[in-house]
Amino acid sequence: MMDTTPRKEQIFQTAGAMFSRQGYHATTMRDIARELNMQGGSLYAHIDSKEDVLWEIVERAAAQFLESVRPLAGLPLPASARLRRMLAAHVDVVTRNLDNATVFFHEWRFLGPARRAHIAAQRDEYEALFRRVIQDGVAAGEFPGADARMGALLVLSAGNWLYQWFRPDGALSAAAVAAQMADVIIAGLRCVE
Amino acid sequence: MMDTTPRKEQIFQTAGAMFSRQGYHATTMRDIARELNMQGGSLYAHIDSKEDVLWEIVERAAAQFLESVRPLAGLPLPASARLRRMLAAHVDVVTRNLDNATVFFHEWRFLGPARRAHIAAQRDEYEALFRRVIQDGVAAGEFPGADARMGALLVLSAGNWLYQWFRPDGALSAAAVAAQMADVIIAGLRCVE
DNA sequence: GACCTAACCTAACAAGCGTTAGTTTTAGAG
DNA sequence: CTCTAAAACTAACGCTTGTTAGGTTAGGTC
Repeated sequence: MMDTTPRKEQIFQTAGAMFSRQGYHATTMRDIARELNMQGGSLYAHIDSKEDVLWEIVERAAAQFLESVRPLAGLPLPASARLRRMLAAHVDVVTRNLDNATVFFHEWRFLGPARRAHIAAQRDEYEALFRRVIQDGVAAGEFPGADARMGALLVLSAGNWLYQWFRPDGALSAAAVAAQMADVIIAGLRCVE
Repeated sequence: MMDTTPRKEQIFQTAGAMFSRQGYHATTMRDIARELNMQGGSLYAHIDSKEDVLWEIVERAAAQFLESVRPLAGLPLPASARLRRMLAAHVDVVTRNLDNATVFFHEWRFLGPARRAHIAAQRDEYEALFRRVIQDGVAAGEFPGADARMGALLVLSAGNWLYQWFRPDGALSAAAVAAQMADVIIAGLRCVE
């Protein structure tokens, strides 16, 4: 049973799993290598530095969030329907990439200044997508008494904290989680005054 | 201007600030010492190990959460009022101890197995407090269509993610944040079907 | 068989880690 | 001035860190 995945990808995958469980700084290059049955130094035939590995993981995760949610933000639907689909997409990205999502949320601050700034900018853009949809709902009378800033914060808090408790083998599927979350939050945005 | 705080407390305080900004593993004993104008080895006149410092910070934070919220959970009030006050207390603990709360949420997993288990148990008890109050609200007809598990998860997601974005010098006070959060979430629990 | 390339290993580097032992400094009490 | 005890310093310990240089191996191409 030969694994045909390129070695470089295997490194990213293994590093993602180990960074998520032990954290970036507590994971050694030799730890990663051992998991792949090789020597620590051999990793450097495929990658340039430890931080580059972290960057690859974090940047891919950030891109996945944006690419999944951005197309939904402008759909010709009521704000509540758009918000529901955006949250579902977010939950989907988190639950399907639990390890990398965990690294994204936990370890991005260990990137160098330039890369950290790049991620921060993407995160701000992402937040703005949610804020804008809720603002649309306020303007359209769907969420008459809601505050867009707090609404977006609430949606993203729920969506982001998810990596702390979601287990793929648990009772709730990702879709069920997303639906229940959306039910309560959207009801809240509608009914609050 | 002599600081009369015992050296041991100064160490916990400085370590809390540095652990929260750089993480536990990226912070050196010599880093902490430098901040206090001493040598790395001198710290060991006051503490026994680096992990003990982390433990002190995390355990104190956990105790603060429980001690602040537990007395409110059994108050003779409607569930929605109790939940509002519990969330306010939680937000208060986070915002008044931003550094230590950050360490609590981020770094507790680097404790040894026994201590980690102790914190996990306290966290479970804490979650149950919120779940039970919402369950009370469901039973009393206040939250007729709500799911207690998801409701508690939502409250705690909002309350816990707070440390990621709250800034004491920002536009929103802690009380205002807590009130807005409670407004939306309680409206959601009431109106969801 | 000669050649090439990618993948890997071995061995080491300079630096930094948490921690300790022994010594010196400081400050107050008798 | 002396004694004491706490607090800090110096210097090192054994180990680990990310990373590198140079040599080895395996498989495919002319």
